[in-house]
Amino acid sequence: MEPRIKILFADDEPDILDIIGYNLEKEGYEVITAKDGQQALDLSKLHRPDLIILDIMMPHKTGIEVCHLLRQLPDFSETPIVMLTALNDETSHIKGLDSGADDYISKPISTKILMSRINALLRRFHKDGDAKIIKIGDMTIDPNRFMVILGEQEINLAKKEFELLSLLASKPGRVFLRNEILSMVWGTEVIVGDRTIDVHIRKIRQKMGIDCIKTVKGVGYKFEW
Amino acid sequence: MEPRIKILFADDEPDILDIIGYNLEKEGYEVITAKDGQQALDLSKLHRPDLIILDIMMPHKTGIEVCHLLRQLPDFSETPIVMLTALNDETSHIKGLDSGADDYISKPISTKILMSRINALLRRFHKDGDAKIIKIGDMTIDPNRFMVILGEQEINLAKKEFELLSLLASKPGRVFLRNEILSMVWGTEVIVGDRTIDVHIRKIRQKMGIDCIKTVKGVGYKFEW
DNA sequence: AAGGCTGTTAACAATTTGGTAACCCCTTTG
DNA sequence: CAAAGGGGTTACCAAATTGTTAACAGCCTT
Repeated sequence: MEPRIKILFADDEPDILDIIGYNLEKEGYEVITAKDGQQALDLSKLHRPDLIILDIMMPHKTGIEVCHLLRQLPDFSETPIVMLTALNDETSHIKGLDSGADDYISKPISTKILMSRINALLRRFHKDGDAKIIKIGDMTIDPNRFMVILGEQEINLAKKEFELLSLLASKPGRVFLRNEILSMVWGTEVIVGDRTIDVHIRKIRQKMGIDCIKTVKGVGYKFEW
Repeated sequence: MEPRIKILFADDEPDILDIIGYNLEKEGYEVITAKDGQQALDLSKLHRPDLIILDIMMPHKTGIEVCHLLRQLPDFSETPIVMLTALNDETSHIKGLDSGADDYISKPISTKILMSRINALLRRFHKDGDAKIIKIGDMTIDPNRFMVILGEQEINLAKKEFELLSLLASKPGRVFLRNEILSMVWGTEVIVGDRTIDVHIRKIRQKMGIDCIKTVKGVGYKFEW
């Protein structure tokens, strides 16, 4: 469908980093972890996450400092930033808000609730409208309805098939390397076998009836109407 | 010019009352403040606000009590009520704390987020005028009378079922992710189990008799006539 | 107090999906 | 022509998801 949402999570306590990181990944996010403020800053610039979660108390640079610095960069002026802090620290609450954070969450917090708030925040920032509909010839790919329409006919694709087709059709004519496809549809740390992509391509071709996906041998696949 | 939307905001901490009150007014709402539960109750009856925000911990009457009492009055059976809870308040996150509130929001929270959630809630309840009646085929959903009519037949849906169906039918064909459904129908702070949505969907399907709710596996549900 | 609703959860059944292995086919190379 | 490199196909199985039912706790009404 779309590249997965990246979240940078910074905390100096390894246990928390692990637990929350694990849960974020389980939610389907791509997680980048940082163990101090400086690293959070560097990795943010490198990876351009869609959401940044900063513990306030961190060595080298506090979450507040990082937040300030990030907000000065054009690339991060719109990125939602969440500050984590210890219970009832009123002063840091105020400071956290002044630093340009978008939400403020007190530790400890149940992972369920944390996930729920992160999901809500991303939903609000990310897709405040409808996703983009792709139209090529008499084919329509509508992510909002999760449907592919060919002429009069509605085609029912499974999730992975839909994501794969959406990716290819997002840039018709462009060849996607097998590696690119893997990282875009399956994610970077998921490992699947050689034939997996082929099988999904086959299923799409079969359901579509038309051969709109061309194989570029030794390279990858491309969508072509 | 139409009458401004009235919001009653009750909290026993004067600072918070000031800050949030100021921000609500800046958003264009007419704000009525109350500094304890009893006052919240009295002023609600007097001013008939379109939205009520109650802190849970308040002298004289807690937010929960006020909420209960309000819900028993016909005038307030449909008024959206938001409960403010402190994160370290054990009871607030315990399931079954169903006081009839429409959303729960944890303090501390950035004013930005709070405003956004309040706007969303008001949008959802359409309290700026009559709620719109949804008509699809020979089905009619009337939020004003809280009724669903199928042909000649009136169908009695429970509150959650009604809200869920209304949400899905508000954009026929569009897929709602499970997360979206949760935050729109249950609110972002309330945590319910995995199967809860399914069970409600099942009940709706059962009562409707027709299969107008389609499952999109791994994604969510959509209404389709 | 009894009986009805409602909203949730738990437990288990049913279904769909994604992934892999195995095998087939074609093309290119030596 | 045989071998090697890529892909295409298919059947099969395990994991992920959803459907269904029953049981429960609160509330409300009788």
